Amino acid sequence: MTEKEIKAFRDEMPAELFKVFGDSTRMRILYALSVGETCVGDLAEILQMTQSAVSHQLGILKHSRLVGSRRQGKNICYFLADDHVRTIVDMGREHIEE
Amino acid sequence: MTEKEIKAFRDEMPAELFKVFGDSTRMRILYALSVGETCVGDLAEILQMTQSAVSHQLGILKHSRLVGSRRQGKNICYFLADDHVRTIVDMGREHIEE
DNA sequence: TGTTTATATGAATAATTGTTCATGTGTTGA
DNA sequence: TCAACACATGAACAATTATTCATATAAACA
Repeated sequence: MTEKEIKAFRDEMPAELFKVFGDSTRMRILYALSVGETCVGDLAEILQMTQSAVSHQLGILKHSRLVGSRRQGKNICYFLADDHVRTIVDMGREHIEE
Repeated sequence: MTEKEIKAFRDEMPAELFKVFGDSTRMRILYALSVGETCVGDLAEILQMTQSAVSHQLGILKHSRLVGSRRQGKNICYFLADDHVRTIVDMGREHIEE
């Protein structure tokens, strides 16, 4: 292992993205979105969480570019950002259906 | 979304594995191990951490079956458990080398 | 325009998780 | 067997992160 590599190991690593996936609330949100576009209020009901808590987590997911959103009338709908995200979510889905 | 699915979303999800990857210390350990089998003391020096902290994290990694270990004289060497782990680590490696 | 509805957000709190400290266990070699 | 070395581990502490609470914003509609 080179000195350069050792130095890199001391700096920030791309654990950041895994960290986003590594919270069960956020994963549950992603699962719900993998079924189809869903608005914040519905997510809160499905996940039995407050609207505020859901919004906070959606903010993190959006900031990480894992989800997108669009306004539809009074509601704001969230959806999975791309197939890459969907692949990861599906991995987990298989795990559930065992 | 079926009632059964909704219920599943309220239970524990497989975020657990992502959570293990979602810590920069553990990722750095995995990077180091991707270069080659390394013993605890060397890891501590490379990562500039105490031996205790490294051992605790190695315990988590081992419990999650991401690494394996074997004794070699006085030392205990850790290594990546399989190619699946290596693939994930390599994803991060590419990210560093940009 | 004013009110209602849906969502976002800052600050405080609660919960979780990583690190440190002290010490225990197991192995090597004198 | 005893001392030295390498690592593991429990408990306390520190740091991080999620949730709650109160409130702000923004669109819809009367």
